[in-house]
Amino acid sequence: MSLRHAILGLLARKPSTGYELSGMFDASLRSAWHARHSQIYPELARLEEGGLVEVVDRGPRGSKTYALTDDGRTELRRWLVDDEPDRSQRNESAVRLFLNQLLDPADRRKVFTRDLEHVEAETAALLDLRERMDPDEPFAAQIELGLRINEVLATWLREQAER
Amino acid sequence: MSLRHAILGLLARKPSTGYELSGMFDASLRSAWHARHSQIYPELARLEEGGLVEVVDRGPRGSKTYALTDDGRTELRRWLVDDEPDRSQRNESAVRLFLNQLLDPADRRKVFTRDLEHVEAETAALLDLRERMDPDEPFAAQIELGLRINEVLATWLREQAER
DNA sequence: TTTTGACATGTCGAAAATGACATGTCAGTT
DNA sequence: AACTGACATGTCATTTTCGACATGTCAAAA
Repeated sequence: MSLRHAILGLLARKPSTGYELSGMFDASLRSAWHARHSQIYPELARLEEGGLVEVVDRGPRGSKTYALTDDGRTELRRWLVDDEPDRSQRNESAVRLFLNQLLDPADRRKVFTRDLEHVEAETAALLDLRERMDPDEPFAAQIELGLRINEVLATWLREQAER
Repeated sequence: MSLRHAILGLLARKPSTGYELSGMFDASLRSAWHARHSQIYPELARLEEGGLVEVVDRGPRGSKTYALTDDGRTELRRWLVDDEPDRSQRNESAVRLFLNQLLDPADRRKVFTRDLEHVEAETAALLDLRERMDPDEPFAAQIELGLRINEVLATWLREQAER
C-alpha cells in the first residue's frame, strides 16, 4: 500500500489539509497516482492515529492542516530507501498502446491521433509549469523527465500514425 | 474496469487458458497491468457468462482454452476506439521518482543507482526479446517504444546520480 | 517408485478504491 | 438578501484487488 507513503511524501514537502492533498493528487501526482478525498481523509485519520502525522493548524471551515511527525519522517525515508519498490503498475493507456495493433488501420490512426493530442496537451502543461516555476524549485529535474518522455511518445505516435 | 478489456485483448491475439493469461500478465503486460490468477479465473467466468468469450478447447489437467466470441471482438473494438481512456495511473516508481528530492544526497544516489540497475535490466530483456522475435511480429513498434523510454530514463538517472 | 516442479483451476476473507450521499462554511456576485 | 461556487470534511455501500488457502495433474528426474 503506497497511498500512505504518497501522502507522507506530499506532507513532507509542505504541511497541508486533506483538501489540498486532494488537489495535489489531481495535479502534480496525477500521472503517478490517483486518490479521491474519500480515500484521503480516512488515511489521514489512520496516519494520525499511528503517530506519523499530526494536526498543526486549524483554519476556517473546519480545515485541519497536517504535518509529518519525526516518526512520519523516519518512515518515509525508510520506505524510499530501504523498501524494494513495487514496479508493477496499472496504466490503462499502456494497455491500449499494447493492444492497438489489433485494430484496422483507420481505427488505429484515430486512436493514435487522440493519444497524440493528449501528449501534446500534457507537454504544453509541463512547459507552462516550468515557466511559472520558482527558479530554485528542486522540481526542475522531474519536469524535465516528463518533457523528455512525452517527446519520445509524441515522436513514436507520429511515426505510427504515418506508418 | 479494464481488467476485463485487458483479458479480451490478450485473447484477441491468441486463444489461451487462464494459466497462460496469468503468465502474460507477468510477462508482456507486466509494465502496464498486473493481475493475479485469483482475479483472472472469476473474470473469465463472468466474461463467459456474458457471452464475450467461450471455451474452445479442453486440454490435460482440466485446462480450458478461451477465445473471443463475435460479441467479445465487438466490445473490445468499441472500448479501444470509442471509450475515452482513463489516463489516471498507479505507478509506485513514479511516486518514488517524484519524492526522491526529499532525500539527502547519499540516500538519493543509492536510490538512483537501484533504479538505474532496474532500467538497464529491463532494456536488456527488451533487446533480447527483439532478437528472438518473429521478424513479422506486429510487436516491434511497442518494443521500440519501450527501449526509447528506457533510454531516456537511464540518461536522466545517470545525470541525477552524477549531479 | 517417489518426489519434485511446472501446470492448472478454483474459493474466500480482508484490504483498498470508487462513486454516491451528506453536510456545512465562507467570499463574492446578483 | 439570496445565490453561486470554491472550500472543506466526512461516511457508506459496492466493486476491485490481494494474499492465503485448497486441490489436483502430469512429466521428468532421482
